Amino acid sequence: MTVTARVPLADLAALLADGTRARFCLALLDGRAWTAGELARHAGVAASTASEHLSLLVRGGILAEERQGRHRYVRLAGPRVAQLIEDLAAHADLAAPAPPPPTLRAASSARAMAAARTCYDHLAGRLGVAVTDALTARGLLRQDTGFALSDDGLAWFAADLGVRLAPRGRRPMAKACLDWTERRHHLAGVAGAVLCATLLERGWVTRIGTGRALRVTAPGARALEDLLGLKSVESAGSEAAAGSRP
Amino acid sequence: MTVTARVPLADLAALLADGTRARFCLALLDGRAWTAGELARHAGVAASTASEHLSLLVRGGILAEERQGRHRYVRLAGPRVAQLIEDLAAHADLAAPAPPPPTLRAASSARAMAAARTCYDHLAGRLGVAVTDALTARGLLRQDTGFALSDDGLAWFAADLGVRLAPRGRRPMAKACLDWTERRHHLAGVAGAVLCATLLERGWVTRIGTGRALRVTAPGARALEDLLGLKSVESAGSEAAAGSRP
DNA sequence: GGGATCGTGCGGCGCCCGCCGAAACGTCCG
DNA sequence: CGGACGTTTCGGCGGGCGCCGCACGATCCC
Repeated sequence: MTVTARVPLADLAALLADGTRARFCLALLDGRAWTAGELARHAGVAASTASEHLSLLVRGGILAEERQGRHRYVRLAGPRVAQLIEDLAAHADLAAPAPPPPTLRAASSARAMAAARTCYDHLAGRLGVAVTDALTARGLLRQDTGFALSDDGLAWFAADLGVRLAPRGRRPMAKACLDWTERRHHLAGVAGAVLCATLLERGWVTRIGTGRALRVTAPGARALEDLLGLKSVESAGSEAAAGSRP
Repeated sequence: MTVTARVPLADLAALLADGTRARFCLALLDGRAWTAGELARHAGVAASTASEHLSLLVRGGILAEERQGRHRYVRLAGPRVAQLIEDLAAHADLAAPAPPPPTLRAASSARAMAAARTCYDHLAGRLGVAVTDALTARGLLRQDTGFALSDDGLAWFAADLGVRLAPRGRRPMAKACLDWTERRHHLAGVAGAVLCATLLERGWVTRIGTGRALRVTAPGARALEDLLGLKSVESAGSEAAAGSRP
């Protein structure tokens, strides 16, 4: 006997403690839905293996699934789990510094990711940190006593950017997210998501290939300079490879 | 072959994916240092087993150790890992609602914990949330656009509470921490730690037995009403059992 | 010095779980 | 309708790892 009562924390951690499942979650941090087969190939395991892993992750509340015909699409269950996995991954990467990129394609892709990428549903990389710094320097975002938009910040979203910033459920309006390439905070939360979505909608940034990496367009560079005084937002160029999506 | 390259995220999660190690970490969330033997008894495993687990956790950067004579004291490595484990535990407990307390002692201890406790180094439970709400209601803490102290809040710490609130390394001044009994946010970060330490120093709250549970003293209740307008801060009474520390 | 107490290294046992292949089911499309 | 494709279920295999007991070293206290 002695069934050693379950520990919820351990059960949750066990879901992420397998290399294959962890790879799935990291891939899904791009915020989009992948099919079971894509994830299987991405992680290098048989389809049957991937299927079992996905069932576990869905059952554990980490992933949400959506079936369409013969496809099974999965995505992260929500911003909360995305944040949790980001935090965990950031902490893990601090302890174990990233190994040198094995291939040239990977190195080029890594450069593009470091320049600008999405982090679930907001901006990250040098671009994400630069935008966050600019907001802070202009008094729109307060970082010295915590992490929150100022009244000027609210006004900036409404007037300058021209978008409504409405509360969405229990999700905080602004939240600090640790950037694992810059090792600094960038803007997450509702404001971060709205900002990222707006830039994508207006064509100010576009996705490179099918991955998480982003490129700032020429109109985007002008807009960012007008709105935030951001100079020389380096465009990652079109050199970068597509990304890890098969 | 096919060593399936290591995934740092999975390695980190694996450390927490064992019931015994998870129990260790949860116990250490009281912010203090435990000896190896205490933890072994607490988790119900042999001393040799505990010793191996502790070595893994220290090696993985989760715990810090300090040897004193024949004792090996361990504590959480810092506020960052404490926050990480709190987040993880909160998310896990949301999915798996807590089972009914098995014994009367446990039930009474749970009541005391729900009323007021420490969460690593800051206040939690109904008391922690009430203090956070009071700060917010008085315009000292801004929660609508993120989570940060206002200028009035800074002044309140200095003038009303009478403590210096100096930046400490990279740790944020204020941070939201999800309270797992109230399912609301309470104040963490440097401000939360300073506030909790101050209340303990002045005898406004005291620890119940050797556990995490806190009790508001009579002078403490008066002070909290004066400083924050907090009325009827229920004292958990002295009925509560000591806690889980052996 | 001697007897408790605390922590650690080593075998050895047993179980859990991640992996695959094969077969079956459902869907899509020609 | 039939073949191609994506996914799921089921055995079965193998390795990893969490557990203990025991022996040993270190420390404290009488």
